[in-house]
Amino acid sequence: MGEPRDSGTGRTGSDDDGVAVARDRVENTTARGDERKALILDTALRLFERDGYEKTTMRAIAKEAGVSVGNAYYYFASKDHLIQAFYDEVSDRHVEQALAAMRPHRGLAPRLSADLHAWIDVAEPYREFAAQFVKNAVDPNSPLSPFSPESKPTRDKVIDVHRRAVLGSTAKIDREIAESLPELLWMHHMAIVLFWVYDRSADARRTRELIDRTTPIVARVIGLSRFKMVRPLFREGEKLIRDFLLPDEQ
Amino acid sequence: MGEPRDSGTGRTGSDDDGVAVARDRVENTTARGDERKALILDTALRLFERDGYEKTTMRAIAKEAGVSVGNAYYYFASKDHLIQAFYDEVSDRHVEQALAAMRPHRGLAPRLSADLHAWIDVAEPYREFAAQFVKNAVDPNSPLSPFSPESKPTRDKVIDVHRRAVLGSTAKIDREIAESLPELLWMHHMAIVLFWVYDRSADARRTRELIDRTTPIVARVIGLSRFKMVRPLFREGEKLIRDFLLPDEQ
DNA sequence: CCCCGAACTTGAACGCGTTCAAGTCGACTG
DNA sequence: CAGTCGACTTGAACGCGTTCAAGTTCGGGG
Repeated sequence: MGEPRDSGTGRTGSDDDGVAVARDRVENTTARGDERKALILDTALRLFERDGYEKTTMRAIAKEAGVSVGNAYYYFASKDHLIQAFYDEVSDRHVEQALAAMRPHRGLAPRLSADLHAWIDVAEPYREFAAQFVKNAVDPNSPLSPFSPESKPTRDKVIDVHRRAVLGSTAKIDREIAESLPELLWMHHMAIVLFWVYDRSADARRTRELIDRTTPIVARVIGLSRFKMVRPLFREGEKLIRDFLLPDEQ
Repeated sequence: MGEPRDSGTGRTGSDDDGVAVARDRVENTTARGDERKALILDTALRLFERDGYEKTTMRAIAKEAGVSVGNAYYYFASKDHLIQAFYDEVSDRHVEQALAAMRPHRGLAPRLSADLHAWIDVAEPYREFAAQFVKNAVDPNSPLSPFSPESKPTRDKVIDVHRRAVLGSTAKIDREIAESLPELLWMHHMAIVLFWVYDRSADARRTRELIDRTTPIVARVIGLSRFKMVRPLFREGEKLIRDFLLPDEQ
């Protein structure tokens, strides 16, 4: 998963135009380097939160962190890569909080609801600048897209939470759809995130409402899969998802 | 909601129905001005097609068109606005071609299929740089988003084509969902466009396959709406859409 | 014929993300 | 201790999107 992209010599030979770029700049680190990197990231997130993404310049981040611009670029390949780091952090916190929030519930809808509300809880302080993340999310040329190989580790962690939401519930899931269901739920999750980014209401009230109203529907649709009448429809949908959305899982 | 962002001078006596659009820079135009604007846009699209969006600089566009950089900005408020102009043009051609392509068919699925294939036909030459459009499409802060008020006229034209796809078919549509169906189909359309942007296959073969396989499913789901068993589900979904996706339609 | 003002045109300058040649530093080697 | 090596650090410079003060052009009113 991790690209070494390591070279015994220095980093001079940069004419290999990298499509597959490592997430961050450095692989080799020292204790001091880790500190520095964390310092820059923390400073960046703080400024993003305060001033928004666009208005926060790399020069401002560097200055505030007490380092040079070039130094920030030593640790993060680009300004966008700071977003990736943000996404990683939010995802980790989401995993933890979602698992805790789901625990008391057994029904599928409440568990999904708790799962998604946990995301909002964690990400809400950064809503405004999360728009930038979504923008990247959708650019197929960016290695920062959540669909990209580079994002797979983090994405898989989140999908796994959705898997646990299903497995821990009392819902009887049709075997055929069970396997790709977590990925489907991740799509639902992404749709919610998209709505949330547009949401202007205080405390993301409308997004929370949307979660409360879509999760029962999702649960009910999943439940429907057991009925004969709609079986062919689900089978076709299932195949479609497998063919088009998950083409690389071998 | 409404930003003035106006150049301030008088405007041509156009019948305004209330939507103050600042899509492009100029309102007052002369014949020569229109020519110039078209020249710049054509040059830009040509270079975008040849070199891609990012690699085409405003300086290059200006130079190639034989104008100054500042002049390009007199006609287009930003580089992104050139994309908006592109979207308008593609949409117009899509409307025309889609209506012609649907005409021979009566079934809902074939009509939808023809409708969407027409989009691909028209947009295919620009697939690579269309990624940029999608990127904007998803940024809520940009007036270029297809969800934005500024894009409404163009969006409505496309939605109307989807409406005709339904009305011209033999399908019996449940009354309750009939009204917001065109908007829903537009969402489906946008999803297809998203896939298309990621599609690396020659001639967008996989996207066309996706269209061929999703349109029957869509048609079938719509047909299901008449069955009692799933009525409450549809009713709930319908309300959801009305509350969350179309909040401004009074 | 001159003049006014609105439409148009210009290119230098600004701010920003990003790059890179030229360092500094500290641990380890001989 | 001098020397070496690689991790780290720097800030000037580059290219790009964008702005703007200062023009130029041109139709029409006096």
